[in-house]
Amino acid sequence: MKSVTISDVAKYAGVSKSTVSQFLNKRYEYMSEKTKQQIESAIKELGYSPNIVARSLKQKSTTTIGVIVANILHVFSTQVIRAIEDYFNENSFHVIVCNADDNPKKEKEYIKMLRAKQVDGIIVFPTGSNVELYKKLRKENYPVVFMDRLVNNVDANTVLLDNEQAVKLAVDHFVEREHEIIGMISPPLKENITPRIERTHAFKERLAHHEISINKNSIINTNINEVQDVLKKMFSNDKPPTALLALNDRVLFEVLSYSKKNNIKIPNELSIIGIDEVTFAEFYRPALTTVGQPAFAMGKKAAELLLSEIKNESTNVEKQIFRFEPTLKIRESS
Amino acid sequence: MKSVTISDVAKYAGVSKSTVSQFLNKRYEYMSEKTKQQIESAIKELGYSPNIVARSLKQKSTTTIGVIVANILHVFSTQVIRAIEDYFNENSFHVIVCNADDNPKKEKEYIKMLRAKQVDGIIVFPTGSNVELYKKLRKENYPVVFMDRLVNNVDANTVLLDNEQAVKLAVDHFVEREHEIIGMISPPLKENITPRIERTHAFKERLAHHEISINKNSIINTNINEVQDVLKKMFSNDKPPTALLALNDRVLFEVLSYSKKNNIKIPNELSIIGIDEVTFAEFYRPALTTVGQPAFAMGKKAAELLLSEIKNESTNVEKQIFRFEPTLKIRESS
DNA sequence: CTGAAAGCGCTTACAG
DNA sequence: CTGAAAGCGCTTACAG
Repeated sequence: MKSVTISDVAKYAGVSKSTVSQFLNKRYEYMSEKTKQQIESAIKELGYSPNIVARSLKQKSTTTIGVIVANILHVFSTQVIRAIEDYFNENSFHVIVCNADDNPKKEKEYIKMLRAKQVDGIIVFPTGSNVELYKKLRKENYPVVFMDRLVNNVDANTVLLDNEQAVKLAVDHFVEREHEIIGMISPPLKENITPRIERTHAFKERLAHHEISINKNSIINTNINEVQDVLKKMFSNDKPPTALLALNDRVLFEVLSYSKKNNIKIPNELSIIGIDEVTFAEFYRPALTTVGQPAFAMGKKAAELLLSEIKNESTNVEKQIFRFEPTLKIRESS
Repeated sequence: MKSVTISDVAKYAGVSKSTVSQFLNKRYEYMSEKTKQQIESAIKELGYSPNIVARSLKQKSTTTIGVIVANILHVFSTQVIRAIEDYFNENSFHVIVCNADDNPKKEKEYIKMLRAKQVDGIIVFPTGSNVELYKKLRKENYPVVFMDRLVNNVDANTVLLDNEQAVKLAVDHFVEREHEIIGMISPPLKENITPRIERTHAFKERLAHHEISINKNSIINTNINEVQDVLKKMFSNDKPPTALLALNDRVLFEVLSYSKKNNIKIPNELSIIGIDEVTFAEFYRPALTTVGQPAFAMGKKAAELLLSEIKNESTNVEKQIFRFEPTLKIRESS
């Protein structure tokens, strides 16, 4: 299957390649109506469609961007990607999606390959371990927007949740309901992932603010697959928490599993709030109180920032951190 | 920021572009050790990395594929994409993700643009309304794999669920539990989407097989946002169903919502099975009986098929339909 | 109003 | 063992 090129069209229409190219790029100013017609019908006859790779080579723009998430299976990432794809589709860009699995080596590989493919910019949930690479990109003025996670000393636009506020909303709500022992479960901190760090920190601070003593056995950072064991220990203690904050949806799943298995009554025996909205919050029994992130708005913002960097509208604008406000949805579990 | 090209490397290393290119493509056969060293260090010194767009233009391969789903927000699609991305990443391809929203116009636009970008192949959840376009692609021997949905008269590899079996599993289970009025809720059939059609058809057939009379008020194909109303009507009837099959996860959500709002006891008053595994099945109260699709295996299969078409290993192999087996996970809701 | 020519950054067949 | 040249399919500055 030989594909038809601009030369074929030119020959068929009896004009030069230049003129066809002018036509394709809608530069009709000096084009006679007749030429226009000829080219138009030649294109139709031959079923021609331009080779964008060739155009990209010349124009140094591929109208393609890359998005590197930790894992597309996380609902938050999926929503962010959807918002990004919508925005870029409206602007005639395509998006390449990559899963880095919080693996710095994989992330580095993806960034390199995306650049080699001359992608116009990248939105990344950074692992945080490739600081030198990020710095290099920024020094070259390559469009990069960080999502969900901060990277110190790298001057790039970053979109994330107001994590402190998210925790405040949850804790204050628990306090209002007169809980006195409030626990928290989070994935490990060691991987240096912003939301976990900021939320854990904010949690402790907020308890202090309310002058609630911190029960060491009730503030946990651990691997997802150990959450069940940790909960078991927690609830065999003297003073188990009466309220529990799940720092993200994955943790919430574990808490709900545990509660079900052990027949813990929610909210009578244990109040629960989860950060991250989940699909089943409304119709879970009981309906779940959550702190939701505006995932679509965040994705859209990241897309806008990236496109404006790509269009060079913001070369000298200082890079910023954009914090989005969470919302507490009070339902039945708290 | 001027980027460094193969010419720069050649000059720096004191050799020709050809030789550098040989080096890049690891054709070392006739290369002196010295030349190799020189090029290697030149590349390192200059921080060179090849422009893949230029390579693609020459080689007629972009090592990029496109995946067009209905909506990345559907869990099944996300899982399929993840499997595809994993497989292609191992083979050094990237994947562009597009949401067609079951909109044939959007789908057509995406297919055209992906081809214009010289993507090596496409995996698509077809809307079914662009038959002529699909045919054209196939006639040009362009690599295309269909996912989840059949398109008549288009000779392409297709990966989907054994929908008949999925329904059989559910209905037989209901019958075993001695249900006599069994209902089913599905999204509309008008859009010609394979799973809905096959499942609805299989449902009726399976009831007939068990000599269970078909209660017209209990077999529903309707828009998602009308499911609540339909259920209300259904349960205000003389003989409401005692068992309900939700044809996909979206419908299941509505059924669970309705049950919760109306305090319907599951499974005592109503048994429920949903097709599609859902994240919360295990720890819902009651845990949900589901018929799961092997989404990752299906995604992987589609990826394998596409890559083999791309590599031209299967030019003359007849295109096939690959059916995957669902699994019934009996939990508490049925 | 339109065309010839150069160039984007690679690869490859061929010559030596 | 290595290089000069042509070519992939476009765009664009310039000439006429």
